[in-house]
Amino acid sequence: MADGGGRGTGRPRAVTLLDVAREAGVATSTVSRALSDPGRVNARTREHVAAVAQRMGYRPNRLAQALPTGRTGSLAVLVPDITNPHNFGLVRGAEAQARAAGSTLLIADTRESPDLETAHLEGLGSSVDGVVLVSSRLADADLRRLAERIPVVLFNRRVEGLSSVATDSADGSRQIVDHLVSLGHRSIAYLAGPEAAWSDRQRWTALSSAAEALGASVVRCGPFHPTLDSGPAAAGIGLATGATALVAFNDLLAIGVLRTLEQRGVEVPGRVSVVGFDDIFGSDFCSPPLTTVAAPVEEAGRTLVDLLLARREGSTELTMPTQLRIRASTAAPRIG
Amino acid sequence: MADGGGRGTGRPRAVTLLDVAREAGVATSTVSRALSDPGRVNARTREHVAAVAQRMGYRPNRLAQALPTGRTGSLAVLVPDITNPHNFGLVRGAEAQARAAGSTLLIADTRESPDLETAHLEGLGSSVDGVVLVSSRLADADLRRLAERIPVVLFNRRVEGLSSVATDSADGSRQIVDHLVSLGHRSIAYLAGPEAAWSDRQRWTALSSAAEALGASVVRCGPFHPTLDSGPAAAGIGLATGATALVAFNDLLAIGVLRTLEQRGVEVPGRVSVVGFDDIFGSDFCSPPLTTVAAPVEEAGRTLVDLLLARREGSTELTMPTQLRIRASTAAPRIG
DNA sequence: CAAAATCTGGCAAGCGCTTGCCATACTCAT
DNA sequence: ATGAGTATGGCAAGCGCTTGCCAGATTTTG
Repeated sequence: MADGGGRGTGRPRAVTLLDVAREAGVATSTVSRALSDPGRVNARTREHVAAVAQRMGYRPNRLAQALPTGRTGSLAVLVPDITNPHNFGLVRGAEAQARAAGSTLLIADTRESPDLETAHLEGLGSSVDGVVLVSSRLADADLRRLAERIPVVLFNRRVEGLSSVATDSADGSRQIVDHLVSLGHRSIAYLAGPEAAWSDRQRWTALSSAAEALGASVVRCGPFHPTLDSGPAAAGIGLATGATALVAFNDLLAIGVLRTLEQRGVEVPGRVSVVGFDDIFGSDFCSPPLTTVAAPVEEAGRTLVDLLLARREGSTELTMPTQLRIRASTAAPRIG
Repeated sequence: MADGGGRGTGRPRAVTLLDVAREAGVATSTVSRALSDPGRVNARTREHVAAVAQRMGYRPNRLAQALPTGRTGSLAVLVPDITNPHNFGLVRGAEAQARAAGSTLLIADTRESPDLETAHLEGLGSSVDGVVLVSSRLADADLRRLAERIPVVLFNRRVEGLSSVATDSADGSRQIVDHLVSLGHRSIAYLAGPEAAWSDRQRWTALSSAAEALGASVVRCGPFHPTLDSGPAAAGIGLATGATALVAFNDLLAIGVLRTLEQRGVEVPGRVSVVGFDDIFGSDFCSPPLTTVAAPVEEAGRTLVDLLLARREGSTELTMPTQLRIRASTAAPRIG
């Protein structure tokens, strides 16, 4: 009926504002206003237009809407690894907050690749109102330049002049070292993550200074790709250092190490203790359950979106507290 | 320099095609062609334009580009639960294929809510070239209507007339029952997932007919929300049936059950065997490792995108084979 | 060498929607 | 009754880009 005389095949042309306007006997501007600026139009007209639009199945073209206004109503979050459960809470929090603000949240996976990150940014750049970059692998300068074109907030990354929220992994590192040293460990190995990861540097720096302060030693191994698959390599190298405790860049790596150790019959925490970062899905039910540093990521997600939407001048740097969750993968080192 | 005389504050106006055209001394159409239809323009002109565009930092506005062409260069995948590791492989596969085809993949989380699913679809509808719906919770009619507006493919859902790929969970169910019965189990409890889930019905139906064929009984418990948190409830009810084997709707639920059982001191697989579906991250390192049904989800992801991009007439229904991964959570039932 | 074919670049009409501005038509005070 | 003020609808100019069509220039062909 109101189907526009389609050629029979293919998708029928969508109902446009103009179609509705004609059908309702008013100008497109009136339809536009009736639908989005109620006060601007007479109640009777508005209802009539609404009814016609409804009947015809009109749905605004978001693209066309965004073009003149510059507002797209969607935000994007770029995560380096969508298979890393660490990002779950963050995405959930961000999603909730975005929805509360009437925006949709888009997620894209950059696979730890700066190029892919750039590509995604290029693709999304003009079609979102802002981006949250999780552990961005881009250079500071690139990020600053990006921020000139589009609102950006960073998670677990700090760049002068840009808003960001980061988990206090320095404090987390300190807690790890405290815990380990109080158990009697003196020799720790850090299984490093990607060099491009800001949080890797944070963790390593904090770890070594905390260790130094307490008279323990920590050596750095790696870098390793922070996934389960790097377990064997990381476990091997970590063990070879003779350390009694292994601190992995993140839980994915830690769990990979745990599994390797189990396969090789190396007792955890008997022979060696293992610690991770992130407290991801699985870290509480792997065997043994993993001691790890937790952070309120869901809250971080919400905060990130708030920051993005706030659009106030200047930048804000927030820090989320971390907390060591002590589980069965750490214990006193075997004497001697 | 070429910064457009910004008012000093706020984001500088983006460089447009017109800016480049003026600077290069040609018409916008020429710039447009130089950048996207090389053959259509003289080599010298093209290079000049490209250089100017490059120098001015021109980047096409994807929105404006999409408006006249109708092609946005992005695809979306809607997953019911982004925290379910099951979706990882799928997303990865889809992402790879999309990228290969020059599109970006957007991901959105519908949180098992049909309303949220609709909302996302509404928001995305006009700004993507197609959507893959994972385990859609929408009614058949809604899906058909949606498919009239925009290309849609379904994963683990079948709707007459729409393209879809589904894992062969019927066969998976059969494999489970075979395995369980051959171990000696005669009484099985199925811990059901969401009623709106097509795959729940598939699994349940196949499970009960396979059981019947082999002279075993299977009772249905639930439905349960398919997450770790439903573990206690599902474990309690499942156990109460007196069954010697629990088959959960998915691994998330199964792992939740496993953990509850462990806490309550119920031996697995001694007292009761547990089986899941999906073979998610964690199912191989929980304790005990979970027997579960695996499927080539990454391939499914790729296939889904292919289907979406193919845009051929008619619909295609594909089925992915499943395979039971037998691990330590299943064993012969304790005799009598 | 003229006619036909091919190149190249520009013009301008949109894509679907928003919004500043204007013109009526009312509604009230005065 | 009159002028000011307000409510309501329409006009039209874009937003930034693509593309069909046209025309002048250049090359090819018989």
